[in-house]
Parts: sequence; C-alpha cells; structure tokens
Amino acid sequence: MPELPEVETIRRDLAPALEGRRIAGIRVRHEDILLAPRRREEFRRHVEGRRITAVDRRGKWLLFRLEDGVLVTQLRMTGRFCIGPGPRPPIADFRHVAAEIDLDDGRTLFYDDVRRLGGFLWLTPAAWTREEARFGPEPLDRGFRTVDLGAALSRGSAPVKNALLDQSRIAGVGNIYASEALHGARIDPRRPGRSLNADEVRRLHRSLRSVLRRALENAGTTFRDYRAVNGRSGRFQGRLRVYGREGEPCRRCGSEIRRIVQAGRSTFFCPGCQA
DNA sequence: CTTGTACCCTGACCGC
DNA sequence: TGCGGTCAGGGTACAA
Repeated sequence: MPELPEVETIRRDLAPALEGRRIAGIRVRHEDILLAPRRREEFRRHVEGRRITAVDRRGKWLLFRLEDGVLVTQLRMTGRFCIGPGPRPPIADFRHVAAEIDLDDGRTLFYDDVRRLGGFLWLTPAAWTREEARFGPEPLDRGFRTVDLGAALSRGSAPVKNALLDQSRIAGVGNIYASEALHGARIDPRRPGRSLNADEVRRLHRSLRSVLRRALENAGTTFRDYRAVNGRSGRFQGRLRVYGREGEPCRRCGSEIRRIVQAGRSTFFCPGCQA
C-alpha cells in the first residue's frame, strides 16, 4: 500500500544508486508484471542497454527516465525493491522476485511482488506526457494551494474520502492518508466533497500536506507489506490517528474509532470529532 | 461526463 | 492439523 510518502522514500533510496547507470540486462521471471508492452522480448528491446538519466515520481508511480523512453513502476500493493551485488537478492524476505535488472556497475536491482498486481510499463516520452495528463496536482508541491484542493473536491458529487483517492483530482493519496487527513481536519469522510465550506477546505489542505510531510519524514507507514529499499521499515505507523484503529479510543476526543466501507475500501474515522 | 462494481493476485488470519 | 472463507487496496475495465 505504498502511497506518496512511501513511493517518495523509495525514490530517494534508489536515485543515488541508479542515476547515471546503464541497464546491462533484464530478466523477467513473471511476465504478468509487464503492464506494457506485455511480452518479455519486446519489453527488453526497449530497456536493455539504456542509461537511467533520472529517478522521478508522479503520484504513486515511480519513473526511471531513460535516454529514449520512460520505465514506469507501479508498486500497487506488494511491490518492493532491493539492490545487491548480485546475483541473489540480499534480503531473505525477497521470495517472490518477479524481475531482475542488472546495472553496469555489477549490481542488480531486484523487484519483488508477492501478489504481482504491480509491475512495469515502458513508454515513449510522448506517451508518458499523454499518460501524465490524467494525473491531478502533487499535493506537496509549493504551488498546491487551498483553492486547488477546493477545485479538486468540487467536481461531481463523490464523498470527500473517495475524491481524495481519485488520482485525477489529486495525485498520490491512498487509503491510509485519506483517512488520516480527514481526521486531522475534523471532517466526516462521508460528506460530499463539494459540500465543504472554505474553512473546511483550508483545514483539509493543511492537514493533508502535514500528514504527507510527516509520513515522508518518517520514511512512510509500514502497516502490512510496505518496505523501503532493502527491507527498511517505515516509522509512521505509530503516529496513525485512525487508520487500523477500529474500536480504539480517539486520541483527540476519546470516542470509539469506526470503520466503514466506501468505494470498496475501508475508511476509519472518529464519529465524535469528525462532524 | 461521473460513479459504482468486479477483478487481478497471494498470504495472513479466523472460526470450526 | 487442516480447510474454507474473508480481507487487504491500487489501478483498470466496464456498465449504468
């Protein structure tokens, strides 16, 4: 369940090891992690021999920029990376390695994904530009102001929790931080996004940026499967106010935290202080 | 256009 | 001890 803070943590771990390196070879153990193109041979033809010029992030997607294309990684639920001197992953926990990328410095980047919901996507620069146009703004960017959040929430009639999860409105927010941000702003997750008044939008803007920033400072939340590079755990799980705390007392008002299902996902909130 | 639902996948967990 | 059922949720395809 890597969201923006987790993917950014992974990006910061990977960038110094990968930037400037050339991809010497790639072995795809499970073809179903290839999202496009879907065939090993075609995928390898685009990637092998290319230099990684930069490691970037957009929303929850990690981007390896190549000289003549973009290698996109979606970790989805259980995707992980580690780097080792090869040929075996240095982490015993990597029992479901789906792909191995050999670098020109002799090291190997291992992609492990138990459920294989995540994977890789190779795109031309032009195709990536089209793809990126579907994303909403980055909530931690300096230019992301209260009015931008208001605009993102005002479209349609979706509950504010669902709106926060919609990557075309705001990029990078997932199930954990959507619940946490709404609790921080004392807003009921079931309220239609467009029903929030100016003060509520302002509170949610502050709360969302604050929780994402603090999670990033703590290398993310290791609630279940997420690990940063080489098995490193996040530290934000102890700071969660509502996520995963059904039946426990709210740390702000003492009411029992409730769990409901919205759009097929769990939402945690405090009925006492999220009016 | 928006919104909701099924699906992908495996392992952890739970009740019996 | 085993076994079936449920759940975890990011993203997409598709229907309404």
